[in-house]
Amino acid sequence: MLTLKQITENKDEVIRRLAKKHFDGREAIETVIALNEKRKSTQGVLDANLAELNNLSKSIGALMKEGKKDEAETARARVAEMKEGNKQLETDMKEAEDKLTALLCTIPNLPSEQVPEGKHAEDNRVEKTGGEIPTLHEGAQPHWDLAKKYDLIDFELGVKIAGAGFPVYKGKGARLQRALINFFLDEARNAGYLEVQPPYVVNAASGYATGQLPDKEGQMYHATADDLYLIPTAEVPVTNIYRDVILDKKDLPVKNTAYSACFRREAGSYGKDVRGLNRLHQFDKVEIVRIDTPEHSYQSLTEMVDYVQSLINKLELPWRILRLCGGDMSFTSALTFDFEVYSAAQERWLEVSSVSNFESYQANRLKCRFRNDDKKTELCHTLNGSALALPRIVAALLENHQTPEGIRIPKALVSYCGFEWID
RNA sequence: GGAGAGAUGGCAGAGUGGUCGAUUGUGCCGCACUCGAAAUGCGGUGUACGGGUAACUGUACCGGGGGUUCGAAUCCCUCUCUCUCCGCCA
Repeated sequence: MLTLKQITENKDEVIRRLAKKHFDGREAIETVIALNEKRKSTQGVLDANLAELNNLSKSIGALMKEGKKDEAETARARVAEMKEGNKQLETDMKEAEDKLTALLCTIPNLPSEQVPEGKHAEDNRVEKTGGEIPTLHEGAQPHWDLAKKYDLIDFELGVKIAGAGFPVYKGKGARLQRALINFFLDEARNAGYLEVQPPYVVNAASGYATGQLPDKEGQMYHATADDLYLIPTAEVPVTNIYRDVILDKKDLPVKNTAYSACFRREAGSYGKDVRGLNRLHQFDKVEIVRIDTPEHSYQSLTEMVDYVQSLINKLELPWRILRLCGGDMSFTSALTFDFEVYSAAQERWLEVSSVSNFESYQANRLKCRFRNDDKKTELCHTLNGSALALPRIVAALLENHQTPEGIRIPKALVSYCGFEWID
């Protein structure tokens, strides 16, 4: 969520920038400011009362010792009277605070000034393209047909065991998955990221801290018996490592990478988007996460984008980078670059990675801070990106590298796979 | 799953109703001693919110929530978590 400092000090600018996300924040911002004033003034009165109360209580002890019973009784009566009034003040303050937090949670992050105007996905700006779109041979097939032809992925078997969206990978299909995970983790490590293995379930506190709860509760699998949530991305457990933490500036940027299975209910999805590997309930992903200083976070974002680009190049896939427009960005992001690879057989672009700077929006809920040069605590900036999500990469690999003789494995992956061809 | 113990500052660990935001040790920072270091000595060292240009200052926080009391880290209730033992088990 946005900080009160951001809102109170630059009210008009905040409203202007929210408009880029097509969010009319005028009323909400005014209400935030009013609630904050109410909270502050209430606290002022309450604190003064409590101070007097504390002093009275102390004096009662002293009076009792000196045997001044009457005076002690008078003080006692005065305290009892004040406590009644404080109850109301406390209720008022708590109410203002709760309303304030709830309201702040409904206000999206401010888009960076570098975010282009726009409402829809079509308004995203193509930043850069690379790789070559292959000309496929006669009779080239989409990945779901290739998966069947070479017996790599069994979608129906997954339906039997769990349901739609839980495919079973077999033989070279399974080995390709494992190869990609290892390849991505090794590359990340070489790029300076510390590998971590997080839990695949998180508690509610973690879900709130990274913003999945309460809004996106329906998107997560919830194990109600133990009140745990299956993670929709490793971002959740990894970022929560830094919840309620004050970091040393010299340790920034923190660079973590993690492989995890990801679980998403994807309620409401349908059509060609969910065909084959395009949208699954369970998939594998290697995530990169950074915690950084405000001064350096955009440098970090650039490095992350460059890193993801290098990965896709090594996989010899045609790609493009989109700078998301205000209307297509996520609620929490300040600036997002999407990576898409071209699926030659489906003749469409598939999103394979999303790299974002959340600035202090996520850190504010996480309470992830660092000590700045003035020894004061300051909110960190958080960033994350997929590097990469497997299913659509697998789809693109199968489709783009297919030949009449079989599917060619890109050089960088051969040693990881242990085979050069799927045939 | 059963039984018991516990949760206090970065860490360790005192504190069982007032003078406790909290003894002490350790770590860290500063200063002194030293050519430098170690050792030693002295001083400092939590977070959040409010007031103040600032120095400083008010309030809250001893796992979470509630209660008793003029007053709670301390007593009571409750929840969560951790540890030990037993059982089961990859």
